Amino acid sequence: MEQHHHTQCHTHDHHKQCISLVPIFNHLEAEQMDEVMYTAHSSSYKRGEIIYKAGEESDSLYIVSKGKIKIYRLSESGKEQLMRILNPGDFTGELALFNEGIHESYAEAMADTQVCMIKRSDLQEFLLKYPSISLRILAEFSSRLEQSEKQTTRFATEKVETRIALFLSELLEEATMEVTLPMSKKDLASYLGTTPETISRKLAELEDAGIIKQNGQRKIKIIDLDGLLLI
Amino acid sequence: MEQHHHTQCHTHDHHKQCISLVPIFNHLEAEQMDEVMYTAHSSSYKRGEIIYKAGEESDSLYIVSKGKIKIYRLSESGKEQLMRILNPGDFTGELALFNEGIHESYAEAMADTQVCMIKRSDLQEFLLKYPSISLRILAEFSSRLEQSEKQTTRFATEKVETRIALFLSELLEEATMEVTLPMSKKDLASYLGTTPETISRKLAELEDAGIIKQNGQRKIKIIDLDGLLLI
DNA sequence: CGCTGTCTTGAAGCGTTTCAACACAAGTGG
DNA sequence: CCACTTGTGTTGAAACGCTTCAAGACAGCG
Repeated sequence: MEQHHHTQCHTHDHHKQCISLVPIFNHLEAEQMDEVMYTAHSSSYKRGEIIYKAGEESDSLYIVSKGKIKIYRLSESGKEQLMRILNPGDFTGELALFNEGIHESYAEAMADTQVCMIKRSDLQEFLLKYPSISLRILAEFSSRLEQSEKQTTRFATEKVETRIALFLSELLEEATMEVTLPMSKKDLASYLGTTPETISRKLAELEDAGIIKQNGQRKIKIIDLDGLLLI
Repeated sequence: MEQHHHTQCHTHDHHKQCISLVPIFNHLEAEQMDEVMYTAHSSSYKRGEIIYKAGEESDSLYIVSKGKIKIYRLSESGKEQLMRILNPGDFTGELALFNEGIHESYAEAMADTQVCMIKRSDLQEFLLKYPSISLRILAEFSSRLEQSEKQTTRFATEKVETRIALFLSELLEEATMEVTLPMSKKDLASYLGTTPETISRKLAELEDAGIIKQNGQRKIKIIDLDGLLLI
């Protein structure tokens, strides 16, 4: 693994961009946003760098302002599962902030990435001072929880083929009837709780059945949406 | 399915008990708790009654003051999965309150049950008035989310035998080295994303291997904890 | 007590993983 | 820019784990 050579920077232009980007802050008055902005720090990570690891002490909320971050977990038996991918405007580190203070997952930069960080104590202060922030975070948590429980139920009750079909249908661009995979098929396998081989095979089967058409490695044309959803 | 014959009641003794029971309110000053209490309503459900269904409009937070409630989901393909069981002091209905307002899960009374309900609009008011309540709910959401993501990862990466072993070890009473199952084996199967047959077989295997000993239908003595965790 | 639902056990079948070998793409350094 | 290296994607064959169906034992409730 690479070493942490991420740069700290304090140009407030970055922070401002960052804070005004996230739904949890962008409803605040300009001067309140400035206040938040001044307490934030920002740092950069290169592709492959680890931002935090499971077991580490957590002390900040991370807001992505540029790049991509993948969040994954290791199960009790050591297998890796991809949980989600963060794009600019998304945030992470929340879980540990309101609980034990220990990260349960890993965060790794998938490309050169810039984040702004807000310290736990600063955040708590803002939450009490501007209760509307809490409501936003509650909304975010609530939809994440809904998403996570839905995913749990899918793993518990659906076979791989169905999980793939549902995944594709949720990413479908209705205009073009195309899906652009947001990750490699290897990562997709990890996300869907299966193996790259199975992903490969199931997509080939769907193609043989005339339901989809694969173009290149990350483009999939949906030919028969109804057929896809019947699986 | 049985009909809704649950009784509404307005004796404030119930509410008080109820409100002071939940971690999200019990840190408030006595008079603030009274305030919450007066806005709460309470109602009762008989064993088997449905409290809410997926797809229904949500308008309240439900706090269990007596009895047991099971929360389950139906997957896209119609299979049922048990998500969790609520005991006195637990609450539900939250998800829909901060989001779409539509329930994604089913809530059913497992025994004669009493809940108090706080209306969405009243709750929002309290959250803005007493920001510390938000912090409690954030902590609760945060640990639920952690729990749910851990569960997702287990389903994605562990085999049934391991999921059972982990489940048992988390319920273990260290004093007696015993586990009392909080539900029927049928429900356990649904919770762990498998079938009653498999649960039955795996427990029998563990018993044959001298790792556990089953006493009656819901008591399991752990004989070799290390062996259990090695699975 | 009898009925209903839960639990157990066996045998067959299916879906997915695993291992191995190869094709292909991307990234690196000469 | 090409050759090299590394990682990702594909395909086949065998093995494994779990589900399904069926039938019988058992427990709990009215």
